[in-house]
This record gives sequence, structure tokens and C-alpha cells, in this order.
Amino acid sequence: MSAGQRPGGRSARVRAAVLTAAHGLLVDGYSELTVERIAQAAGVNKTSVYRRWTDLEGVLGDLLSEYASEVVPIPDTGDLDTDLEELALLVRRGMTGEPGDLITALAAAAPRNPRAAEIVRGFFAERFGLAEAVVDHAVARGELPQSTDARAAIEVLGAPFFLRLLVVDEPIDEEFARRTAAAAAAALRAGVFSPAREPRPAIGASTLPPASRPGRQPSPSR
Amino acid sequence: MSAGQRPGGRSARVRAAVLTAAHGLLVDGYSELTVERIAQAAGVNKTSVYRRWTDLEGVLGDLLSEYASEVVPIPDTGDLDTDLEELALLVRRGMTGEPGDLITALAAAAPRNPRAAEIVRGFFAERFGLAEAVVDHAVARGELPQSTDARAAIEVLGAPFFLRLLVVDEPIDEEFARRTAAAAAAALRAGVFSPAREPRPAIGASTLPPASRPGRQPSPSR
DNA sequence: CCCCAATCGCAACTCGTGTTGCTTTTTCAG
DNA sequence: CTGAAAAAGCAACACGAGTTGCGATTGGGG
Repeated sequence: MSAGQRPGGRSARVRAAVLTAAHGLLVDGYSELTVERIAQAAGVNKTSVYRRWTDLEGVLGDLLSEYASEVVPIPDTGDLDTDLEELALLVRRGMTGEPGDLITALAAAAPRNPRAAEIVRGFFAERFGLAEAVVDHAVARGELPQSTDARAAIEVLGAPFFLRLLVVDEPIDEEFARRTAAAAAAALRAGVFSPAREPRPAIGASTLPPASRPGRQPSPSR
Repeated sequence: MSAGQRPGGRSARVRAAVLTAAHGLLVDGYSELTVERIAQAAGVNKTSVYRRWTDLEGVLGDLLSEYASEVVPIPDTGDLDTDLEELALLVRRGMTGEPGDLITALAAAAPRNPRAAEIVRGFFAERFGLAEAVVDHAVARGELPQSTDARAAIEVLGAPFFLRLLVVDEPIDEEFARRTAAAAAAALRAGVFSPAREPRPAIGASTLPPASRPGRQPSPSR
């Protein structure tokens, strides 16, 4: 990774050493990741790290941008449900693997470190943008109305992963991913993200489109 | 707040002073919240704070438990959609107000501080548990099947708020809250959280309950 | 009313992060 | 091959968080 950044190979060696060292410490589950430890592991003086990256978060940001440059194969199977499901499984792999700790560390630093906040924000702005294609394709296919807010739908699909990663710590397994995808699909199909609705009745009234109320009572099983 | 904790009023005064000082610094938007600063604002020596709370996060945890003890009026209007919407608006108020910064600070500390992680986890375990009542009531009313996973539904309802609070920083406004509630409602109605489905057809097949596919295409407006 | 125990204040200290000034190495141009 | 600029190493330092030991205060039980 990190195809030599300048042909000179000058201090690019230092850069590579630091990044691989940081990466190594991360995957080893080092919760106490620190600049000094990274420098030591890289066989480099800490001042070099500080001068080049200014921050621990700077190093982590460079690591993250490495992942960002990997092309993600946005699913396009021709079926919205399948696309969403595969997308969710993709997100799951991104969250549970190595980048998970990276994201956690950066998100944790974000409130106090504007640079970290910007890195996280930018990373997911791009990722979410790519994911919107799944919804856009469904719109193009006529499965969804043109007014569909793809961004909002992707947000609903992705959010539960962050909840489990950053707040609650429950397993992010495949069933969870599938269920999350199904929830997003259902909301999309129900027109939740298609703001072509009437003037919006105030809070007390029924929010349901009055016509489509089939009194759904799926077989009182058991 | 904090109705005198022991009648003796002994060093409970210190406790109260520290908590109100911390609260004050928080609402003033002090991003660099520190034990020493709190102690100084409370007119108390920092050792007292460290001895009693051990951590900055300990203080924040006590502050949070103050909010936790406030009773939240879980909506119960008789209609699932309305209940979910009001619930979402309730969550919004909790996120955007003072507790928002508190939650952010604790969530940020969580990856490095097990105590903080436990505080956040416990707080939301309780809150989510309360919110499940909304779903349970709908089940009791017969609006939803008995096998409905209330917890999963609440997770989908709440998650987007955390995404915006902790990762992306986009406004958490009322429209967002309403849309999020509608998404959860749609997923619930579609049976996403009612695991009474057939053996689960592998990935390619349709994930929809085949019967309830009205080909909904909400009036191709515009 | 008084004394004991709990707890607070104070000051000094440790320790780790990040900074700074200077020297040494490295590389690229000429 | 050589010299100058850029970047790395090194060591000392500044700074703030958290700790510790001890003396002073305080409040409740006897």
C-alpha cells in the first residue's frame, strides 16, 4: 500500500514506516495508541512524526485516506432489495474490520479536534455519496419516485452501524446488516424519503396516507 | 436539580458545587472541559474532585444520571405513527439540548475509558428499554405481530440521531426527526422486525413478503 | 459540648505529551 | 564529486493531568 509517494524515495521511507507501524499497532488492538509509540515502532523519532503530521489524528487520517482510495464495488444487481442488502454487508465488513478501530479513534477525537472531525465528515460524505447510486439506480429503473431523497435513505441504512460501533457495543453481524437493509428498503418503498406528500397535517392527526391503510394484521401467529 | 443528597449537608455541598459548575461549563460550550477547570469554577480543590469521582468522565456520568432520573413521558396516543413521531421529537430534544454535549463527551471518551463506555451503554440501554413501550403497545393493540422485535425497531429509530450527533454534523431538526420516525414505522409495518418469516430465501430472491406488494408508486407527481 | 473520623485544601511530585533549538544526515543539482 | 537545502535525529524543556502525604476543617455521635 502507499505506492511510493515521490520517486526520490527520500523521506518517503519514513512516511511509509510510520503508516505501516500505526496500522500494525491498530490491528493489534492497541487501545492506547500514541504518537510516541508509533514513532518507536517505526524506528523514527517522534519529532519527525509531529512535524509531518502535527497530530496523532493526522496519521490516522492518512491511514483512513488509504482505505478511501480503495474502490468499493457498489452493488448494482438490478434489484433494490438485493442492492441494499449487499450494500449493508459491505458496510458491515468496513465497520468490523481494521477500519473500524480507525473510525472509532477518529470519531472519538472529533469533538475536541476539528481536523479529526473534518476527516471523518469528509470520508463519510464521499462514502455515502457513492452509496446513493444504489437508490439512484432504483429510481432510474422506475422502482422509486424521482423525488426520492437518496441521501436520507442511505443515512437510515448506515446509521445503525454507527450506533453499535460507537455507542452501544453489540455485535455487528450479518443478520443485523440484513435487517437494517430491509428496514431501509421498507422505508423507501413506503415513500418516506419521497417528499411529494400533502401539506403535512399537524402532529395529532394520522400521518398515514389515508388510502393505503390495509389494516395489516399479519396472521396472529401463535 | 439534585435535591440535597444527604440532609447533613456536609461535603454534599462540594458535590453539588462541582456538578453545577460542570453543568455550567458544559452549557457554555466549553469544548476543553477539564477536571481542573471544573474544580476552579466550583471553588474546590482538584484533589477533591479526583478523590470522589476519579475521572472527568465520572463527573459527567453523575451529570448524565441526573438526566436519567428525569421521567420521560413515553407517548401513548393509541396510534403507532403518532407515538413514534412524538418519540422521535423527544429524542431530538434530548440530543440537541444540554445532554447532547454530555453524550458527545462521554461517547468520545468511551473507546479509551471503560467506565465511560459503561455509563453510555447503561444510559441508553435504559432509555431504549423505555422507548420499546411504544412498540409493545402497538403489539398489544394488534397493530403489529407479537413476534415484533421492539428493540431492533427502536434502534432504527434512534440511530440516525447518533449519526448526526457524533459523526456527520448536520442539523437535527424536526423534519429530520419526523422522517426518521416515519422510516421506523414503515419498517415495522413491513414486518422487518417480525422474524416470523420463511426459511429466508438466499440473497438473490425477493426479501419482501410476496403477498403485500401493492406495487406502491405514489402518484408520479411532477 | 467535645472529640473522632471523614473529607477537604495545599503543595510538591511524577509522568507523558508535545515543542524548540541545534546538529547530523540525506539527496539532488550543478 | 561537491555543496547547499531539506528533512531527520537528538536532547532539553514546557506544560498540564493526575497522584500523594500531611496538616487543617468540619460535622455528627456520644
